[in-house]
Amino acid sequence: MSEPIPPSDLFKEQLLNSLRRANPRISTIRVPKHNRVYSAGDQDKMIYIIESGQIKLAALSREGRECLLGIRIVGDLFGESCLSELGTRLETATAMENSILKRVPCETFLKYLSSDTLLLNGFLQYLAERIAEQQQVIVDLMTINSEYRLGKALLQLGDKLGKKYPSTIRIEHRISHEELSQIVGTTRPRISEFMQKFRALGLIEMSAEHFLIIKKNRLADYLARVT
Amino acid sequence: MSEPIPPSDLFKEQLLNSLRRANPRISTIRVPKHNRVYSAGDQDKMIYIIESGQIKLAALSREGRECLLGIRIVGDLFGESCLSELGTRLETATAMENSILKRVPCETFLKYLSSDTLLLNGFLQYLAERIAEQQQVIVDLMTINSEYRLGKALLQLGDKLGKKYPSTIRIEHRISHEELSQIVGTTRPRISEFMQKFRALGLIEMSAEHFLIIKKNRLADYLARVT
DNA sequence: CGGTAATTGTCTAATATTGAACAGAAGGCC
DNA sequence: GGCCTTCTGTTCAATATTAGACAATTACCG
Repeated sequence: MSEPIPPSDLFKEQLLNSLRRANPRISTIRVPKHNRVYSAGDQDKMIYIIESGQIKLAALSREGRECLLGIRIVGDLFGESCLSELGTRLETATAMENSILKRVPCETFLKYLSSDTLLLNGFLQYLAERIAEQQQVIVDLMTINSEYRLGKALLQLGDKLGKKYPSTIRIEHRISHEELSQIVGTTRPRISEFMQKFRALGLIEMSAEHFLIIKKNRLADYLARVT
Repeated sequence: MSEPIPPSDLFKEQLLNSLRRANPRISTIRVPKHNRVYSAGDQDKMIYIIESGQIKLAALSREGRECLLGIRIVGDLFGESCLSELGTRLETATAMENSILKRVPCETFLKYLSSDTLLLNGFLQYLAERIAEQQQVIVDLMTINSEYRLGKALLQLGDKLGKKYPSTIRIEHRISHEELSQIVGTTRPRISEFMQKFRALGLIEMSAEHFLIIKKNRLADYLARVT
């Protein structure tokens, strides 16, 4: 059912190498936890690559409701929206941890790409994967209920952020119900209830430090069973 | 509020020219109305450019519910998902009218791109716009109600498919409530009700031939007023 | 350490939404 | 013209969801 999108890990390595090699004076910036890299509405024609840390991308709706659009981790790239003519950021990028980023002007980035076919192909693949990913999110929002979406979101978060053990995944990072509600697209109280339920069913656990432990297979099985 | 994504019209022209010039033997296919170009699950590593006609892209959810992801018209490109490693189509492409398409193998397309910087930049812009567009759809699905989404969808459909008159847009193409429900992500009866309401408020009209006439400004104003 | 802020677990009533049904209207086809 | 199919308008009860509220708990900061 839910097709895992293969990560373009190769591209990430290539890109980081290429940046280091090609131009040692590319600027590196440090963004402390909870600080913003850019905000919706900013004029910012930069592309960012994560050296360390985690960045969350979120958009605000008209009524001020926040939507979490994605999380980027080491090796990931973000800010690619500046490739479009629209010079304005549509989303806000916030550091979830102290992060170190490479920052490349869009123009420069384009030069790299046209000078290196391998890099170019990797980047195109990266964009195509983003599109496929978003497409799946749209289908999910249109067709499945919040409980299922929450389950799926937990599995994906685990994949992205978690430490993998044989049959469990441990996310060593506290994720509030509020944040989950912004990922899933529902209200906080509902997330509380669902999480409660998942815990009762033995699909997830909370560690002593309040880290989330996901029982991968059991949760996946549960999701396959429910409508 | 709702930011119109600027179309990369330049790129479309460039692309068509480039294809004609570079390789006159690129295959051209005809797809009759209601026929499919490809289906979800297909192995199809082609990129398509529309010479004439209209193509709708739709995905099926697990329970078989259909979601309309987008409509492509003359000059548009689709099938770019084959750039990702995943060789499988996630969506189905269906001709809404008799259509004529250029079909380029993904590999060949990549060669064009690396040989022509202008084309490359245009294509990257095109992808970035797709991502921004989808991002906006996600935000809308997460935060606003179906009535508003319907209104917005009508305005966008008008922009994409309609004939523009000073204060109205006329879509010379019959769009069923069923299709609208698959765009908006709700049920058919609700679309009926909302359309009824919009008509009563003088925001839209139906022509004698059952074509949709959108009173652009009034509809936009209405949307700006409601929550 | 103490106090403030953030987080969670719970409840509620009000609303939005679904899914299924059915009759009438219109369209397309032979 | 007549039949069959698709589309529309309209119900309705069942369900899902929201938007508050509140207390209890836990983090965080100085």
